[in-house]
Amino acid sequence: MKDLHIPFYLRLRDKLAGDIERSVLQHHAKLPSERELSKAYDLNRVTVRQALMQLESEGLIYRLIRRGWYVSPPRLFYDPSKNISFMDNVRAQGHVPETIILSKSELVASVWTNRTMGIELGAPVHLLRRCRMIDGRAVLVEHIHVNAKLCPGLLELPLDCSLTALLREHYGIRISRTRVNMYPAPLNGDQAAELNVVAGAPGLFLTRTSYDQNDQVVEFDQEFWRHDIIEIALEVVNNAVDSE
Amino acid sequence: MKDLHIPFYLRLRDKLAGDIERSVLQHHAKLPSERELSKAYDLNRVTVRQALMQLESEGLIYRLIRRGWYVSPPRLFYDPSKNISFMDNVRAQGHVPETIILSKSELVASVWTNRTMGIELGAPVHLLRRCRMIDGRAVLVEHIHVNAKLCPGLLELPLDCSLTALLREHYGIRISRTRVNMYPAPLNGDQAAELNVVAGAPGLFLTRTSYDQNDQVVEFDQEFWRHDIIEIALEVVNNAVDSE
DNA sequence: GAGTGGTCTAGACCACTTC
DNA sequence: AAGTGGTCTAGACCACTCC
Repeated sequence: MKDLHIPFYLRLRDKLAGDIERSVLQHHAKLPSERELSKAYDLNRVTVRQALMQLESEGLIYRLIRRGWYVSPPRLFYDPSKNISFMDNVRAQGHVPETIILSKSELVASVWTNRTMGIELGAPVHLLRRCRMIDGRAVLVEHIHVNAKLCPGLLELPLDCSLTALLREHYGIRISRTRVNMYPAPLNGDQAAELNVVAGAPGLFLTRTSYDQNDQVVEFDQEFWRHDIIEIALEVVNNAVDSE
Repeated sequence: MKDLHIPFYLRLRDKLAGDIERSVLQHHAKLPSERELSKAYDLNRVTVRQALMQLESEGLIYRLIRRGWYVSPPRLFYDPSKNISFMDNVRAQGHVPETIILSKSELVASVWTNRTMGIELGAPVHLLRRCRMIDGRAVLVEHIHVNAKLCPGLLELPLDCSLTALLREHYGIRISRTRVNMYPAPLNGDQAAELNVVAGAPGLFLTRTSYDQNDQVVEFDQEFWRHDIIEIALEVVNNAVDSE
């Protein structure tokens, strides 16, 4: 005989999820404080937090650290099989994108850089860290490594737009193919701080490895997304034989 | 002045993550019980659980409900832009796949089915629920809706392999294109039970909408994956103009 | 029956935000 | 200064697994 009791934290979750779905709570609206919910539903604060964290992991609400819990807006669609820039994609879906430069620096290729980018040990590497916003809200942090030998002085150019465009226009570099990898993973302390979420909050980790005409890695990009921001959407056209 | 104190649950996380990385703990090895960890590190059990749940969300460990915590094996690569069947993909990566039929039934198109599949209200729909395993471990549950008018009697065929192959060989239906959508989301009670995880555990929700030659929806598939099982990996080849 | 994880309570202190 | 969320303790009971 299985346990059929529904725990309190899930009942509270259902109640709040219902309020959100029925738009009793609007996008970006603030929820009552944890202590208020605790009193209103006669539950311990720990239990209330369990319900809130459940809703957070479902992408229905988000939090601003030490400020409160808020209702999430709809997700941004992202098609990894297309080469649409973040800026264009956000605009196309009716929102306002923004890019902030967090830091830019010159590195020397480490063992790790050598392995992931094939750059010889000690060769120069540009590191650019940016934060991307949608409607004024930080949604992702990216660390961009660029093979500096191919594009000296890159960091002196305006970096708040498409890097691919800069590489093409100033250095004649064309990205011939890009490898995209991603999986759900929590945001660590640094990224979390930039995104104004608590360390360990759920996220989506995405890497992008871009090769030029000579099949050399030009750029290696690590993106740390808030998990509740995007929905991956792509279309596969079938040719000839297929299975499953 | 920001808070620079590292909370106890993150310190324990780091300790255990280190043990896993250095292979002090092997794949599928069982961790000490929560109470043992609690005693060994002089922390409250709630705090120990916070550390364990953090590691779980990172995909480093997984749990068997009420049995304990175990070290996760490496992820399975999955390329949504290709049409490789689950079975073939798992085998290609050196593991043993398996498919279990959970249920099969005949439905009548609801408003929701009408909206997602374009099937007229009241028309017949096949519903197939399957569970997929890797090396004997349940990794995903899928709900497959098929337009029954296009393939009467489908459910009488052997359903533990590729559906696409069945549709092609028995009904002459060819999938011309497939729309794939996905985002991180927790596993609800039912799916969680099939996957032997706790309700609300992190997961990846993936849908697949398949169209035939006449651009009709043949199949609508909802897949609920354990989050720690897969890594999405795809390659984008650039043609002509691109940006970012 | 002993041990495990799942849930829950009733407190507490702290860093930070808001006013 | 008051209120918020972030962390933590020391218990408790339960359903379930393992033996």
